[in-house]
Amino acid sequence: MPSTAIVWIRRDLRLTDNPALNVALRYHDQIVIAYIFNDREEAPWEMGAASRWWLHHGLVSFAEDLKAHGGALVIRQGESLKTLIDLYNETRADAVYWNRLYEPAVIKRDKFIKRELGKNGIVAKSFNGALLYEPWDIEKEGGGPYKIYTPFSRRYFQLPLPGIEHGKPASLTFVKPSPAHLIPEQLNLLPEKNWHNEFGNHWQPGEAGANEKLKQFLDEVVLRYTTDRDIPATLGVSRLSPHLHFGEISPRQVWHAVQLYASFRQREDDVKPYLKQLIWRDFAHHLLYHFPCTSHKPFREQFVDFQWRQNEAFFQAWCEGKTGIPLIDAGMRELWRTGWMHNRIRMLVASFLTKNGLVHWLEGAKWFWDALVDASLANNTMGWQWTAGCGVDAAPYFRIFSPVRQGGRFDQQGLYIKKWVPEIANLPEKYIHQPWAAPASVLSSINFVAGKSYPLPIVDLSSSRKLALERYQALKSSGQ
DNA sequence: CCTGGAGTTGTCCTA
DNA sequence: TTAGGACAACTCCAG
Repeated sequence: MPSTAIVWIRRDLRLTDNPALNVALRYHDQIVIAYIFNDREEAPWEMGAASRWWLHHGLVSFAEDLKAHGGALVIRQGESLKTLIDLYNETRADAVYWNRLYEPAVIKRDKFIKRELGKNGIVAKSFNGALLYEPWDIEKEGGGPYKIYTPFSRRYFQLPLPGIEHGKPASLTFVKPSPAHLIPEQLNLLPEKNWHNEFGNHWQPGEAGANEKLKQFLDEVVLRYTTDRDIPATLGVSRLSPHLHFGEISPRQVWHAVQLYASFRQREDDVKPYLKQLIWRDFAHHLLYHFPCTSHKPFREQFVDFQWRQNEAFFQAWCEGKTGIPLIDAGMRELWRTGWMHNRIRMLVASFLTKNGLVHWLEGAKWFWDALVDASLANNTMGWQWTAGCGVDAAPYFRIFSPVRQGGRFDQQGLYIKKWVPEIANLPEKYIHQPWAAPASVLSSINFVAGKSYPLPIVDLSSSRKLALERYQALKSSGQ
């Protein structure tokens, strides 16, 4: 009687460097590869709309890859534990394997499932397929989790980075016939509204798309990363985030590819800033694991009582990219149209919402959660708390970005604005980041009507900055 | 246990 | 035009 393993796929939609899959292939004669959809088990952070779009196409792609290997992706919908037990009984399997995830609700569920499977005499093992090091692998000198990024990253460069232990399997032997299953379309993951129409122009979900992005990054970008990463109108970053989030490529693969590429050219120093971004990703997971409340509560306790403003109109304008501040609107529209936003602009729009608007960072975090194809609870939480100043390793309160100054520094010619806010593309460069400052004669010469061609600024940048400084300063003195 | 250096991403003003 | 200091103080972390 052949030995059978169930590989429970979650956010590890890949064949290469997939530890759970590899172990299943090594120790068993045949496998079932299953994906179980039940996002209620991830509450209160059920997948957002953009993530669902990605997942749909990621599943389609992964299912095709399996088909090419003579098998099927066994998609089911329902309670995860019950579905696994059903599959176990149907296929007379010997074991269930999966790669670990790190969101508090998912950890809780997976621990429960492992315990219940064990009670039923089912072998259940999990592996690290998503991080360079897992949150419990890394400790401070004196013990305990890190709270500051720099020492955390220094530790990484002292440690031996785990090698790619699992290449691409030469062949897969599937249980035949495949257990009954759904096709991705039956999960109804695609949104009803057609806002996502353009996503496909920017993204190719799936393992092949991930490798394509990595190749492009190595060929065209990585050696210029240190400078170009701050220019939002340039392809200066890897754009691997959604692929990493859904596990279509592993951070180990990326790390090694980048390092190997650089070492041949003796350019190790030039790629270090990029490698540090991969470490940031681990750091975010480290923080969420050790401080699980941070996804909904400020890490710094003073902030519990902070008087955020209920400002529906402001928030709405921010979401829609109609604040009248070009760089903010460009970012929010890039997000809406592509499901992604350049990281520098993420900081900028987050600073604008929480500081110039004094709107609660969670409001912004939730919008990002719904709109980003790379929405990751760890990264999103860390980023928002950092910007709002209430996080573990947060920005000092007086660090308030100015969209005008940032435009001058990182989008001097206004290329990013021209791309995403075309209605002001005719403005002279001098005013493209601040249309309100342009003289009437300049505006009329291009038939620009302030407030009609483009919104008037929803706040005065300078006075709202001042107000935020006062509020944050007051918080500091009252919080001690 | 003590100590001292350090901490992703900024802006504004002054000299 | 550009470089440097103020904006704060606190906690983290390694030696």
